[in-house]
Amino acid sequence: MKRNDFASPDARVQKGQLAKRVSILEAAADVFCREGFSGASIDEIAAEAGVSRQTIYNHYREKETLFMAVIQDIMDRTNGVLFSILATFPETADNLEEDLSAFAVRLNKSCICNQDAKFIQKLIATEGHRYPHLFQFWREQGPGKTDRALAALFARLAHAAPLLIDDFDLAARQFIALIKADLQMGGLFGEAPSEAELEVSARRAVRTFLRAYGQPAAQTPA
Amino acid sequence: MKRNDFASPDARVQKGQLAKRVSILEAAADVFCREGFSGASIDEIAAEAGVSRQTIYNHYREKETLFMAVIQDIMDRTNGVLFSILATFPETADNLEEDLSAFAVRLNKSCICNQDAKFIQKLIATEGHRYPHLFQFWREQGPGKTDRALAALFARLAHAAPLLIDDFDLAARQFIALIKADLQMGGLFGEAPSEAELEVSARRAVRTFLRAYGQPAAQTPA
DNA sequence: GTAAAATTAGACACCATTGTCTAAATCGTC
DNA sequence: GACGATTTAGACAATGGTGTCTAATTTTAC
Repeated sequence: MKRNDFASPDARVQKGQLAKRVSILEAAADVFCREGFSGASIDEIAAEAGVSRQTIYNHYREKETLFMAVIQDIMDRTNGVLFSILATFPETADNLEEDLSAFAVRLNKSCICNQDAKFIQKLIATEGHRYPHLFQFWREQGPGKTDRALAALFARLAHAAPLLIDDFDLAARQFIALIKADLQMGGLFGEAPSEAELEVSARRAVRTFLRAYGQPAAQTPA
Repeated sequence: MKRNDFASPDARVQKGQLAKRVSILEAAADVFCREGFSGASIDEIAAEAGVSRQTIYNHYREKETLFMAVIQDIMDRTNGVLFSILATFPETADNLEEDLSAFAVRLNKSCICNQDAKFIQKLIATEGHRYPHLFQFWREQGPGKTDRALAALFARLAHAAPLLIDDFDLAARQFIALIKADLQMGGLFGEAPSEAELEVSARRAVRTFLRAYGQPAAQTPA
């Protein structure tokens, strides 16, 4: 007889069971990321998770189900981080260059350096065509929302700061593009930029951004 | 047989044997790109190339050899195209905005829309860690050279045009980042932008770029 | 402590793939 | 048309992966 008929994954349900789920998800993320979907083997994941193969099949019916769960899990996490960072966008105009740079560093850390974010990017490139709805969802909930949120933030900032922005959405996209300019390539090769490089890169991007969108009076001298 | 009666771009290259090599390379590129290295099967490639499996093993000893040949082939092609486009960078200051936009469109067409370029990007993300030397080579000969060449071109342009650029390398990287700002995301999802979208996107990028780096006298009014 | 639930190792059938081999068919060139 | 080189289809062994099953063992709840 099952004692916990309505046992749900949260609450105080078996800690061991949940721990295994997490362990499997982590290992699976690693292996899928390293080997791709077809290259990854369940045995490898099981070994890396310190779990028997059968346990994986017990929790996730088949390889594809596990894959989906991994994606979903990572998407949730990265989107959460992303929005917590968006909340730190500067609101005032004093120290604008400084504040924007610091914001850019935070954003880059969670988009370029973050392992999860890289994983999603990679997966979209490799398996996106196989699960279009899943990645469409990510696109809308992740970058799509980020862009819109950032545009709104720039719009509000433009009231407090000497900014001349005619198209806030465009400005948001260009801001993101600029702060990634130096890091994109290294990121492809798995290189992790140092804190100092992140700072310099962000500072340069923000300076250019402000030169383009700042009112003459507020422009940084070359 | 059916596919390559006289279809090869080169005149008398129809030697049959060479035609098969080309046909195999093309099909292999397709399948590798679609399925990844481990997901691609030789049978599938053979079928798509209109060739027997044994022929592939005759020409390329094994799967990995074929893979390397495909990469090498595509790298050569894309780098060739890239540098032919760099040669069309504007040299004069009249119609600067116009000329730079047209240049940006060309660059985007060969970097974002081009199938080969997307393939390389994808392969670096998925198999880069397995063949580091191969992709290091591409990085140096491709984007590395492009960035340097573009920096030099901006330096020369700055003599003829009212541009205030203190760091040409940085300006080059930011130029590239800006012109990709609108297309990057769609490119990840395999969407092909229309000619009009390419134009608009390039124009906006160049306008921002010139606002940041153009001398006040030459700035485009907002 | 006990009983139910979860986990484990291992064997297993099944299937896809790689790479080899062979004998027949085809092609290129004279 | 003939001859050597190339290509072809198909069989083939070897390998490795998926997903199932079972029986034993461990964990967890009470």
